[in-house]
Amino acid sequence: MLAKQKELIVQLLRSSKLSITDTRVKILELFLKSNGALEHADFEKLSGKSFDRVTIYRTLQTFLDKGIVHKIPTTDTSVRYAICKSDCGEHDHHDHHVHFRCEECGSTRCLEETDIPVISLPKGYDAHNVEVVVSGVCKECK
Amino acid sequence: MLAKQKELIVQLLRSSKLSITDTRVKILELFLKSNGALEHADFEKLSGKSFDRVTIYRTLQTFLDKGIVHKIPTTDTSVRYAICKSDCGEHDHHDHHVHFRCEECGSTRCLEETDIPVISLPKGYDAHNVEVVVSGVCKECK
DNA sequence: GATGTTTATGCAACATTGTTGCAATTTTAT
DNA sequence: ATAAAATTGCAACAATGTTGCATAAACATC
Repeated sequence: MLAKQKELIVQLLRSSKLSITDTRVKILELFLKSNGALEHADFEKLSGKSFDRVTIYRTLQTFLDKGIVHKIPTTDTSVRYAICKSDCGEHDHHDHHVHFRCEECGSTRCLEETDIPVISLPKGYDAHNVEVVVSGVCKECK
Repeated sequence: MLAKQKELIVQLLRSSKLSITDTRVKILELFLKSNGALEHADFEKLSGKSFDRVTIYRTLQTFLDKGIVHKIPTTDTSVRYAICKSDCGEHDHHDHHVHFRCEECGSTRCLEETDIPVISLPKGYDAHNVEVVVSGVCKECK
């Protein structure tokens, strides 16, 4: 791993008041390496099974709590996580961007440059958060 | 069950070329009774455990294949199904409406009257389907 | 650096959810 | 009423997620 990247990861953990551990560094490294969303099984594969399953679950939950990653909705039982690029904190997490799932390669990524549109709901509904997942074919698979 | 409703369900199954069985009728009845989305566990509870788990899985998959129900994306491991009110067939299923998840009562429902907005993606991406899930507080919980 | 305290990890055991093969039953068509 | 086709229930298995607790690692302080 590049020293530069390692420094970035350490800063990220410090700013969330988390201690620096091998598991957390490795998982963040995997997030930065992949430009898409990851699910639990990916971490077991990509990390070479060097970490316990339970540790991975707990690490992801911690990152969620701290606003370091966010979940992406899916229509199956998998839970997908993506790293938050910006504007997310421990107490105010919002995805202001669209998620895209490619039907060809199966990857899911955040389209940071594509804003969530305003949805006008029927009378009586209060919206707190809006999730948009677009599926189709990505740039690379065309 | 009302004879009228039963007749409706039988028609629905017939038009999808499915045979009329107790499980299928019961599950459709539960869909019509609830005005929100249901997940697998709900069927086990609501049906009074009268059906085998496997049968429920297979029935839901059959309904999906036939376009009778659709899935709603979630950020956890649950898989939520809602009955299609309109314009869905076996080979062209589209949700043209927004889904709403209430943070208070936990129910998920289809907002048939709220259209999915047009999302303009970055160059190179082809969109086939757009899912929108809004979370917040519903009419009943305010 | 060494030391004690706090925090994170790994293991075991368990709970939940989903899948597959096959025999028995039910539905449908004749 | 009967035969063929489809569905169901059971058993066994696979995958995924959770909890308690002892061990190990990280951190703050000296």
